[in-house]
Order: sequence, then structure tokens, then C-alpha cells
Amino acid sequence: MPDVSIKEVAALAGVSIATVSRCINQPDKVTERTRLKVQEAIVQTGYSPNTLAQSFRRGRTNLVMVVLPSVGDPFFTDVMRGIHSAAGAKGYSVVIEETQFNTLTADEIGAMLVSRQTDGIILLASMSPFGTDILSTKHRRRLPIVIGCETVSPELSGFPSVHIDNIAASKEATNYLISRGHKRIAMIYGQQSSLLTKDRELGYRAAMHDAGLDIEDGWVVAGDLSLAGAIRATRELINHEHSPTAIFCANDEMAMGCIHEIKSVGLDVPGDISVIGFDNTRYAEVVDPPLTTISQPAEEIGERVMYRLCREIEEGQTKAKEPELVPHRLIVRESVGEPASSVRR
Amino acid sequence: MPDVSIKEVAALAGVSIATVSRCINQPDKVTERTRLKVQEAIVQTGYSPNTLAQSFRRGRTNLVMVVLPSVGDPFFTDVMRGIHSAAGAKGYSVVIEETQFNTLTADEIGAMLVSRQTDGIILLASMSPFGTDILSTKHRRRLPIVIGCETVSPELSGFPSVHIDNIAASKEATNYLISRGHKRIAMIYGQQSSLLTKDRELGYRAAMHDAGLDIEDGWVVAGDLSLAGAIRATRELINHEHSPTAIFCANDEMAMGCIHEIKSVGLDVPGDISVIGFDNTRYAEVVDPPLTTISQPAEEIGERVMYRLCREIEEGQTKAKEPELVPHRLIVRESVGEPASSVRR
DNA sequence: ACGCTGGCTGTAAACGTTTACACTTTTACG
DNA sequence: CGTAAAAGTGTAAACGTTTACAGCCAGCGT
Repeated sequence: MPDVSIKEVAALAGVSIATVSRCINQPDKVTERTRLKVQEAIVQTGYSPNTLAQSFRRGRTNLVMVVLPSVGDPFFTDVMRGIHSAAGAKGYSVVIEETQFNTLTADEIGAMLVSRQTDGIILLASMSPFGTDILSTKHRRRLPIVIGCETVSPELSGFPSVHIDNIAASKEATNYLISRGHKRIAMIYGQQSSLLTKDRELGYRAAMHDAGLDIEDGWVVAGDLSLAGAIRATRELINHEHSPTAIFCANDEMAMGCIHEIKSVGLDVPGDISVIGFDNTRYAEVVDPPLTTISQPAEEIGERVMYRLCREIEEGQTKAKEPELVPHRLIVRESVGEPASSVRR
Repeated sequence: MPDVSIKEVAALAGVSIATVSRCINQPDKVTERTRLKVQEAIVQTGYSPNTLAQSFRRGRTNLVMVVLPSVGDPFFTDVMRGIHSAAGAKGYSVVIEETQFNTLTADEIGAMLVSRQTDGIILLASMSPFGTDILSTKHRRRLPIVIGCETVSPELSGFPSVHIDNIAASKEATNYLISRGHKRIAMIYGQQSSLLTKDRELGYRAAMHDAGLDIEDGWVVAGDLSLAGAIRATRELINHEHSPTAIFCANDEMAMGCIHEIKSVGLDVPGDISVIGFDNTRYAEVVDPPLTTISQPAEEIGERVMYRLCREIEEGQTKAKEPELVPHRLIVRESVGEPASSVRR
């Protein structure tokens, strides 16, 4: 019995297909007696509704798309876990698009939306060209979009978002380094295009400025949010003529690369150089030395972003556009110490 | 212009909807002149085909489901990257289901299949109950399923698969430890249910047996493939009355937890205890000490598994059922040394 | 007993495609 | 130039649901 449709069920139960449909979708509109009859016929035939037909008819796929920079990053993994669990609870499935490696263009995403392949989109990666593009395109339909983690760029400001206060958090991280006596503090940020890491850089610069500390040329370097990028960046910092005593990395992944590189040139963390990360991934406490970092409630962000998207999908464009802010927290472990140079000099 | 269907295009171009459809799907069946007219109308109207209707009509979603134990594991991340890239090339999207955390039952997967939500399934997690269930269920349709990484359980032996020779690889890892002089070698494997880790255990036992070495009670312990599980397992091993001089971990994630735990009780790796991992994830060379491990071509596995699934979907049940074996390789780094005890004793 | 209400149920249309088939036009060839 | 074949196009059915609408029947009030 390869393909059993609603018709077979109806025939077997001796009712019309409409009644079968109602038994499934609005059981209260149907007599107890017929309901049972139909129920019986359903198990008899092994029927299960053709989701394709349902989606088509209802105009909904129950599929949402998540766009993120890198599925490999353990932070996003945690966010995804939150998204998944919320999605499961609401009956959605999730498809993932990664921007970093396959070159997924704004057009492709737009096409996906416009062809109604998914009911909504979660952006965990800010893509500046994307924002404007979507809005200006003539395919302008109501696009349920929610932004997570990322700070919202001006062009996307119409969309709801869930994230921490990246500027404040970075300030806090930097201030912690300052409070431990560091004065020569460098930063490894992510991609140029990412507003998120832009904000983290902003926070760092603000903290340095407020403390009256200088940021030398070459102390702020891009690390790509990846291990390899961080290793490259760290090498530059170590070779800098005024090398820093502390490095603020825009995520834990890069902090891991950074620590590795520092150690591999024979220096000590935090003895020679202190390192602070961002995200508090599960590796943070397993690294040697355990990583001082900023913790984001990744899973919670994922859940809230997904629930927000559900509201957007189900209730239509909602009014409240202010970003939902979630709390961050400084986690002190052992990768930050007093600067050696303060003794040396 | 919120919703433009093929009808509007047809009207504007002054042709029938069938012609429009043909212009899109079989351009060669259509005059150059009409093709251009229609093309023009398409951009005029901003039309794009309704994927839902297409899926419905064609009975295909161009969606495949990947079932894996943990999205967080960097090894699976690499496999996923391979899957994604192959999927992209073949016009498929990917939805992920994680077994470890949300309790996705065999029934749910079966339901998903039977309701034609996806065109096929890639199993990166062996689920013994699942296999039988799918096969015995009355919803028995042709299920395009391909198994990756995992060794294939007897019930699933009808399905194609792509993986390394886990037994041989584990033997190799164990033999390497033996060749470095270790005699007291323990193993941390994954879940009970996983055949994959079962095979790795088998390889380990075989190597030990072949070398005439004993495996004491309590030397083979489950670590759940996670950091936390490995930490627990390592603690047990360290406290064992005859604690091992080397530990073979069934994946790198656990090796990281293992090394962390060893160091945190004040012992040295590899000075006091050697550790060998499995998978060669990107963290392996960044860990301190850099991890000796078995490398699997994760991305290649992902690609091949996906291409295999495409064949399964497009050509129907294919004949060749023999597993595709891909090569593994021992990567020697610094987490394995000579046993200290051989000196001490 | 009759009509009315209200609750169930059935009929049929609709969703946007694709595609078999029939029809028309063009092309090729004798 | 006429015919046959080929190529292009249109018509309409089909995919499996959901749902507006109409019809039916039981039970109720009069």
C-alpha cells in the first residue's frame, strides 16, 4: 500500500473526504461516532496526510531558514539548539544556510523567500548588502524576519531582534583587563562586514578612551572569527613593535587560536600575555588556561528568536520593533592576569 | 504586487500557462520568440514559481534530512559542510535533526518520511531501534536512505553507506600506543547504542588481544562523545586501582575533555598519561598538547554521502549496497609519548 | 404536526503547477 | 505546390488538501 490518500480513508470509513479532513483538523466539528469511525479507518489504511499538499493548500511550509556565518562555531551551535527546541515545540523544522563558505548571495535568499519555500528567516549573520536588497526589491511581500545575536543595522532596523548589548559587554571585558592593570590592550575582531563585531570593537574603543589609554596602529586586527584567522592575527600582534600585554578576542574560537599561537612562540598565558574571549562556549573551561570570557545566553537567544519569529509569522507584522536585550555576564577564569610588563618596566 | 502566479505572466505575454511553464522547465521546447516574450513578462511581473505548488505537483521537496547525534561536535560540522556543498550543487536544501538532546523518536522520523516532507534521509547516527522500525512499519515505501560515518547495523544493511573502516582505524590507533611502549591502555567510547563506537571498541580490543595485552575491568568506559562525559570517564580511569598509561578516546571532543581532566588533577600529558583521539577536528592541533589522532576525511564523507543519496533519490533503489570505504590516517602530534611507568617500575 | 434552528455532513471549488493530448502552424521534401 | 512530418502551442486534467456553501436531519418551540 504505497500511497494512501484521504480518499481511501473516506471510502473505508464511509464518509466524505471533507469529513476526514475535519476529523483531523477540527475534531470538535464532528460527531464522536464519525470521529471514531474515521480514526479507525486512518489506522487501518496507515494514512498520513501529504504534507506537500497541505503546505500547498495552506500556503505554509512550517519551515524556517536560519542564516549564520559558520555552523562550526560552538556558540552558534548553542544558539541553534535553542532555535531547534523552540521550533520543535511550535511544529517547525529548520533549514540552515551558512554564509561563510558557500557563497550564498542575497538574491538566493530573496528567491527562497519569494518562492515561499520557508515561512520565515532568522538572521544570525548581518549582511549589509542583504538588508537593503531585500527591502528595495520589487518582490516586496511581508517577510517574517528576526535577527539574532547581531546588532541591527540601520537598513534592517524595521525588523525585530534579540541580542545582548554588545557594546556594553565589550566595554566590560576591556574594563576588566584595565582593572587588572593592563594598558597595552589589543583586539582581534571578526569580519569587516559584521556589525556585531563592529559593536564589540566600538565597546573596546570606548573603554580604552574612557580610561585614557591609547590604541596604537595595528592593535586592532581582523581575525575572521576563525581559529586560523586568529592565529594569523595573533602573530601580527606579537610581532608588533609595541606588542600588547592583553588581547581581547571577539569570540572564544579566536581566543583559542590566540592562546595557541602565544604558547607556540614560547610565551605564557597569562604570564606574558592575557587573553579574554567572548561567548563562553563549552570549550572555554577546557582550554589551558581556562578562558576568561563574556557569557551570552546562547540557547536562550535561540529560543527567543524563534518564538519571536513565530509571532511574526502567525500574527503578521507586529508593532514592537525595539530589540529584545538579553543579559551578558563576565566569567572570570584564568587566562587573564597582571601584565608582566608592569613589573619589567 | 504581492502574489503573482503563472497566470499573470501568461496573460501579459499573451500565451497559455502551459507555455510559460515550458519556457521555464524545457526552454528547448519553445520558440526563441515566445521564450523572449515570456522572459520579458516574467521580469515585468516579478514572477517566481511557487515552490510549494511545484513540490506538490512533482511530489518532491528537494529537501533532505540529516539525522545526527550532536550538531555541536566539530567533526559532524565538517561532515555537514560536505553535505551542504554537495546539496547546494544538486539543488537540495538540508534540514537537520539532532538525536541527542531533543528526543526525536523513530516514529517522528518515520512520520516525516511518510508524509513526504523530505526526499531522503542521511543517517549519521545509527539508531538500532530505528532501523527495524522503519523496515517493519506498514508505511513501507521506497525510502531513500544513506548512512554515513556509522558502521551499518544488520537491520540497516540494505542501505548504502559511506564510512571509514572503524575497526581497522581503531586498531591502528591502539597499535600506535602499543608501539610507543604502552601496555596499560584504556578506552573511552561513545554511547552504548552507537555501532560506530562499538566498532572502535572492537578494534581496540582486537589490537590489545593481538598484542597479548590484558584489558582490566573498568578500563573501557562510556564517555557519551561529550566533554562532560569524557571528564567523568577520565576521572574514573585515573582513580582506577591500576590506572592506565594511555587512553584511547573515541573522538577528539572526548580527548579534549580527557586531557583537561588529566591536567586538572596535576598530571601531565603525555608525561604521565598519553591520550589519542579520533576525527582530527580543527581543534586537535590547537589543544595543548596538540592531539595525536585518527583523521577522517569528514568533508569528503559528507559530499559522497549526499551524492549517493541523490542517486538513490533519482535512480531509485540502486543495486550496489556495499559500503563505500574512505581512507583514514594516523596523525601523530604530541599527546602520546613513552609511558612513564616503564621507567618508574 | 409544522416550521425553525442548529449541528453535521457532503459537494465542489480552489490553490499553482505540470503534462498528456489534441490541435495548429511551420518545415521539409517529393 | 501538396502532402507528411515535425515542431510549437493550447486545453484541460490531475496532484491531495482545505473550506465555503448548501443540504440534511434531529430536536425543539409553537
